[in-house]
Amino acid sequence: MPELPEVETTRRGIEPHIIHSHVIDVCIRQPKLRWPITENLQQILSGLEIQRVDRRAKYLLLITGPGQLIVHLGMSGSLRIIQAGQSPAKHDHVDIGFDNGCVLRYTDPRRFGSIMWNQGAIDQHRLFCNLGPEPLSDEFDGELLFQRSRLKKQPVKTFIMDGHVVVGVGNIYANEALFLAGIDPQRAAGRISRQRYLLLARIIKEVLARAIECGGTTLKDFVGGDGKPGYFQQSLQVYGRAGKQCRNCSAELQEVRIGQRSTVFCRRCQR
DNA sequence: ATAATCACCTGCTCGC
DNA sequence: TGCGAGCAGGTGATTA
Repeated sequence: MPELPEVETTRRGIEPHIIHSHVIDVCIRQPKLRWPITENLQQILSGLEIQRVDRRAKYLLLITGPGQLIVHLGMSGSLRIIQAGQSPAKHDHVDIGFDNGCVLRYTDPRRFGSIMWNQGAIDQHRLFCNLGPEPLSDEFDGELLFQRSRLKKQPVKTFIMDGHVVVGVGNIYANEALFLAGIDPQRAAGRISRQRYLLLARIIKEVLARAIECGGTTLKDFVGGDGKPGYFQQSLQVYGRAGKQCRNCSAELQEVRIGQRSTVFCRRCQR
């Protein structure tokens, strides 16, 4: 469910409800996520004020004085604000209660997500210290893609989805950006010109920014932290459209697997 | 170092 | 209607 736009939508949805609130309760019904949740999370969080909610890559960061709660939604996770007292459903694994009556509820059927506590600077964390730049920041541009791709033989799609190069480009938006840039996703990353990478970087920024404006892409039953659905789905050009007509040239869209991930593209428009 | 594959888990869709 | 196979938004760990 969550790619970067969905995570950012979630961040914007939950922050207003919990900012400057204090944690009064933590309820862990299922600690077995991708990594086991710290068992003493209750003791750690109790009484702490949420100063703000940040995002780095697809991680949400609940910032407190002593440290941050790092939340990743994996493939199927979501965070919702509910009112205290609502009974939990099957995959509602964690509740964090606040002194204003709000409860932050973590739901994740597949449990690929994670909830971790970190003290100190976030960029020292082992999962964060080698991450590439944010795609919407000035640090990320076509020149970076061009430089970092030299000599690389891996498909360009794999390359732009590598979080060590740039974060936040997941399967949906990698497919979409490569279509819009007219680049064959199977092409070796090191054999693409600077000119084309400049275009690709601009398009990645544009696609992600537009998807965020739309509140993300509604897939399955994704809803943001405030319960509103995302409307980017209707803008998708290739993702989920294998076998259908290219919106640009009417050719039949092809599907291949790249790095175990479904890849849809137009043979005529993407070279 | 780089690149490809595996692993984690549940739910849903598809073909027979 | 039932059942196994395959696939799904991510990404760290493991294997060549």
